[in-house]
Amino acid sequence: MKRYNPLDIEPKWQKFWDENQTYKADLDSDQPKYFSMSMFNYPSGAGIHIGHAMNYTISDVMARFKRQQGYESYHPVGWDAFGLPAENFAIKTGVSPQQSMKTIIPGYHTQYKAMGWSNDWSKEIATHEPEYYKWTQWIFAQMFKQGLAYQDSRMQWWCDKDKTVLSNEQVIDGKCWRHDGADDPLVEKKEIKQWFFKITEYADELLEATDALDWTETVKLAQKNWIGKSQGAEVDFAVKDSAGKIRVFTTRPDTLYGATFLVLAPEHPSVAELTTDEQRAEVDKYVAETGKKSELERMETKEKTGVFTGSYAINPLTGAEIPVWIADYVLYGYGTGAIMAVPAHDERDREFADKFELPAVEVIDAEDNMINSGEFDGLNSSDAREKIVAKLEGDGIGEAKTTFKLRDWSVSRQRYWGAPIPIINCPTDGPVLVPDDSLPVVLPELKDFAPAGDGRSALARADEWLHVACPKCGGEAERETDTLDTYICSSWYYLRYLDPHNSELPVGKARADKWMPVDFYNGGDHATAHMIYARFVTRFLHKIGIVNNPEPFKRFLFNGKVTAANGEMFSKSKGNGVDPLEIINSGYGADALRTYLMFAAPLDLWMRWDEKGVPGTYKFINRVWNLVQEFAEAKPGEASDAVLKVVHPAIRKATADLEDQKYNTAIAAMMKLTNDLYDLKAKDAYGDRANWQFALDALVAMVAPFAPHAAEEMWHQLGHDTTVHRDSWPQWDDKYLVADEMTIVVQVNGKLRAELKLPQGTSDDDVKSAALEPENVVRAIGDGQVLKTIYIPGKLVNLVVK
RNA sequence: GCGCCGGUGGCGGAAUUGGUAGACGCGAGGGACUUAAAAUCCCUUGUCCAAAAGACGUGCGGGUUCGAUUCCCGCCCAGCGCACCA
Repeated sequence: MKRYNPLDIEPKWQKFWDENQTYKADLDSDQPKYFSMSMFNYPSGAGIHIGHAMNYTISDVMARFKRQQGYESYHPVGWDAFGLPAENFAIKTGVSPQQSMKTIIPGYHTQYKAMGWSNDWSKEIATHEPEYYKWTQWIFAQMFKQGLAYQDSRMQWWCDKDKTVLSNEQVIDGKCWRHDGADDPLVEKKEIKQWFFKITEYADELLEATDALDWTETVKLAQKNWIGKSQGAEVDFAVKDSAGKIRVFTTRPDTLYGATFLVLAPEHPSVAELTTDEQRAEVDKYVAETGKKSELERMETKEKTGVFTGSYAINPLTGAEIPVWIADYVLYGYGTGAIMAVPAHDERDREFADKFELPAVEVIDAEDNMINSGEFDGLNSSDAREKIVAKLEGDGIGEAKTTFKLRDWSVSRQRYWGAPIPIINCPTDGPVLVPDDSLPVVLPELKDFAPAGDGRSALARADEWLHVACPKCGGEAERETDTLDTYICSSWYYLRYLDPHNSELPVGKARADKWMPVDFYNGGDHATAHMIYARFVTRFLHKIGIVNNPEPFKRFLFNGKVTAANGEMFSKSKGNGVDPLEIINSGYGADALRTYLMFAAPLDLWMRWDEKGVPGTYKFINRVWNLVQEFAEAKPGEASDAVLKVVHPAIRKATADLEDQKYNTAIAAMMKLTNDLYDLKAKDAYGDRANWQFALDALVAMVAPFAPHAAEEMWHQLGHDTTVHRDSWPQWDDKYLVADEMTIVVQVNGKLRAELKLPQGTSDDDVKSAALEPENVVRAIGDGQVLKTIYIPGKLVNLVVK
């Protein structure tokens, strides 16, 4: 009998797959398609660790399962964001790295260079780099041509460690997404001229399409919150004794009669003009103080602060003179940076009014009807909302307005790496796009990658690269020294897998239409940033006719992370990482590791690393292995279908669970089947060859997505000469799902008293009378009377006794 | 503060529409094989009780129901997300 030794088997099949490309999908096949992907970017500086294993394995299991079900299933494997190659790990785990992965993720090679890394694979990436740049720059150029890429000077988040600006989405808890450790500094705000993508133009459609996505509610909600749509109105308030006016945004125009003061953000440009001489000292002091406060401090301050400007505005409906204040609870970046305060109906305004003793007027009663609102009294507040806006519009002092929290996407970075922005700045023509046929703009070779120090990247020092002729006028001009946010690359990379050698477009239409959207996408983070950017870019590519479907990911799973045994995050500094290759090589093999990762917990739960887990799943694979070995040596015996009665229910359970992505219970069903087969072989010693063959084929095929190497080996041992990984998913037959006997539980007043074994098909009346017989039931009934008998067919009888 | 999700043995976790709570695995205990150990195989394993019988048991307190881990109300705790967005 051959012993199970993964270190023997796994290299054999790795080699086979690598050489024969068994898993390379036929991208032009007519079979039904299944496209699964893992997010390439697992957030950790610790290099390849168990978290990557988890990510890769989830999509790979799904892809293998679908392939066994007869789909043309594709699961390309990328590079992780920190540049470590998936290849080594992927081959070890039986995930086949595809040729196409070498054509994605612009800019990382230069990142490695900047970090002083260099090895064979980074050199290999370098040979593909121009192509990486080309398509990212091409997308920028299309955006520019459509007016969706523009330059603006505004306050930006700034990471002092990277010397670069960041987008809103890249600021996490006040820190840079790349530097969010305890010792890292908070981000600051700086006014810098930047390139933006006008994602706000897509805000509405992104929001509207969110509900229809087959994603978890949490992620959908996070996206909706991030987009943050508010419908309301903008209203002009005249300033007393002045020609000026103040425009405010409100979602509650119905409360306009209750607006008893105005509040402006301290940064509001009208503040200086509104401030009276008496108040000037106090206002200047307040503005200076708020300016010094970090954005985070400002957000965390609970107590309301503010000062009076000395000016009064006129409530356009009541004509009342109301004071104009400034306060930092009003944000300059949202709405108009000014609000009308309605203390009676807004908690924040009430707090402010209470503190500074400002008046409040109730304008809506408990029944939601208007009061103290002149001609609108008695109306329902939502009707009043419309009527008041209509009146303001008629008077030319207001209009209905929709506002979003989502800001335009800041895409410039002052880094050496990343795709250069394909723009030439000409003194005469301004920013001019590099013509498509001159793409890509590649990065120059540099020795020193440190930022230029003047707010520009190291590229500002690359004189030869920098100075070029303007494509329009031919005059002297300079290249843009900013590079593109690498999130742009990750917003379209999934498309490139489908058509890696296309030199006309990022992806050919036929391929994209055939495969997109990605059926199943999983990753460990980025509920907002990456997932919003990817949706935006895909919608844009849809609009310009590159892809049919506006959404990139049909199904998205935000899987839990793996933490150290004590619940801490794995980190380089703590040195608590778990190296999957070490576990594999220590003798357990990749199959046991994969199986454990999928078995330990449901995918969306966080999982603590348990070093006893892999030995457990190793044991399971070993038990399956032993069944197959013993079967080969066993002698034929009597016919019996006992084995079918355990295998068919198991197939049904495992299939259903896999369809639902409940891998842990699917594996539990396979383990249970294995235990049942052990019991049966003790009784009939593999007697019925045909039925045992079916059972073991089914078991091995079901185990195959999780333990691909061992399964392939066993599949061949069972006499097959095809691969288990294609068209091998077992079918169950309903006729074996029903047991000969049914087990009926007998309860008395809801308490379990006995269990009956009755032949299948026993009549209801017979079950009910049988339920009265067991000794324990008789005892429990005692002197009582059976008032009612409840029978749930095939399950239980409950006797109601008094 | 608001929103979402959750709280089940020593541990990770199972339980269609309310219907045998604890599947499966780990750990633990016992046994077989072995000179011995490892590996392997078998048995036991929610708590109380010597055992049977029984009682108790899904964060806490109520409720609905023949029957509640599941539904309703009120708490407590933990996690995640958002966090002055007018």
